[in-house]
Amino acid sequence: MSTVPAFKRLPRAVREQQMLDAAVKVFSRRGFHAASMDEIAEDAGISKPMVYAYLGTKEELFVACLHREGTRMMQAIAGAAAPDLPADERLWRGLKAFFGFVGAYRDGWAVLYRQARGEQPFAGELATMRARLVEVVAGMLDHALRAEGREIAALDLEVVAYALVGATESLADWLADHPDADPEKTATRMMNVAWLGAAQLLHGVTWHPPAD
Amino acid sequence: MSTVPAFKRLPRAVREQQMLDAAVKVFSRRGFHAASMDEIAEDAGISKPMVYAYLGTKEELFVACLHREGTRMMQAIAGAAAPDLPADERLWRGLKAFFGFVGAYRDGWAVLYRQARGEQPFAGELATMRARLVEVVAGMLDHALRAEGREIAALDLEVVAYALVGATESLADWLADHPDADPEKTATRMMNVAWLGAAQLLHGVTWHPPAD
DNA sequence: GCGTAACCTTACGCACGAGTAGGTATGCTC
DNA sequence: GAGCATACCTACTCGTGCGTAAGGTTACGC
Repeated sequence: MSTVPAFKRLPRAVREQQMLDAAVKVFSRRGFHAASMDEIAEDAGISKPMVYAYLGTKEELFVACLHREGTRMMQAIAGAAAPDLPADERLWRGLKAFFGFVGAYRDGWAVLYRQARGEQPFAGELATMRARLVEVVAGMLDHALRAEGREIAALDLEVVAYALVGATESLADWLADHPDADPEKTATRMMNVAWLGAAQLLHGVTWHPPAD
Repeated sequence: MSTVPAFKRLPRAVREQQMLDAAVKVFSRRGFHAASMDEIAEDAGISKPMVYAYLGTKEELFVACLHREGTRMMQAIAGAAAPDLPADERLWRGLKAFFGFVGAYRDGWAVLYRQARGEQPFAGELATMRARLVEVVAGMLDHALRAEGREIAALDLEVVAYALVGATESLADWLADHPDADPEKTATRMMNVAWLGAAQLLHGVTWHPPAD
């Protein structure tokens, strides 16, 4: 009996995206564990076995979410920061793109990111992404340094980059929690903290602990 | 039949601490959800109902852990940074205490902190703690600013403080993942990033976005 | 030396949610 | 319009782990 099928049959690729959308939404609202596959399926307007058929287990589904959102973010940043610009310009554009992304996908990114930090199975996944970011930032600093004829130990550089990335993530959290805040303004603030400090370091100014 | 009671009966206060120790350990190793009350009880050398009798449900237990560790940390920091010192000295001592704490309680703090970020029921708890830290840092900056006859909008100050706290947490994570790293050296690195940038801001140097 | 209160146990109920078995409908190809 | 692949469903199984009921044992007051 075909009393108008309530909703159309859709090709796999489309349904997969719908499922991912729903998954991101539910995971971000509930957290990984509290989210149920049933709720995700319902939110996607589909039944549970379909989710398993297309995206696999809950963990695999979460990883798929991470990948999609992560790739989107990386592309947004990479597309903005051309490698032949001066360091401060690159940093500025990268930050602008980053905060723009977070502002646009508040739900998606910020909370997935927050989720992934805590859960062991995904921490590695996330660490890889962050490592790439740290590497980019460290490379930027190193490049700028060499241009000035200076050099810092690689480890120090990495730690500085790590701190900058951490500060940025922290402001991203702040941005995600303040829906009325302006992404670009946040990027400017970050520049003020990050670049002014980094610029000092690049010019050879350093701080030393007092003898006590 | 009293064939030597395997382990002594202990007063409540002692057992509670043992339980909290075990809970911190297990939560940090497994994560909140993956941790089971059975394992915590076993690790504490006690049976499960005792845990329920003394510390309540799993959530309440976790909150108790957060409180204990959080209080310890706050005390460590507060004890180090006397309010009548100059800003950079306070910042330095605060950071030293903070990283020292993280270094000493790697298990306890770092992972509890990482856990709490993700899980909704505790995010608020954590946010309160961080808010206190941000407030302290912001107050420090504000104090230093007034001493120089300057002023920045409160919101800007808060955001800067937020970024600094974020960078610090990020390095704390790094420290927790590098057991051979030296807490004090990490604190010095943080000082280099944070203070050099902040000092610039305090002296009225700011960065402005290029017109594009 | 006996009650009573606090400490501690074993052994279970029960809900929740991941994952699946097995079956139905729809469109596409020849 | 038969056959076949693909989209899709309802309705289950079953493990896991939180929280508890009911009862044993040790210390301590009187």
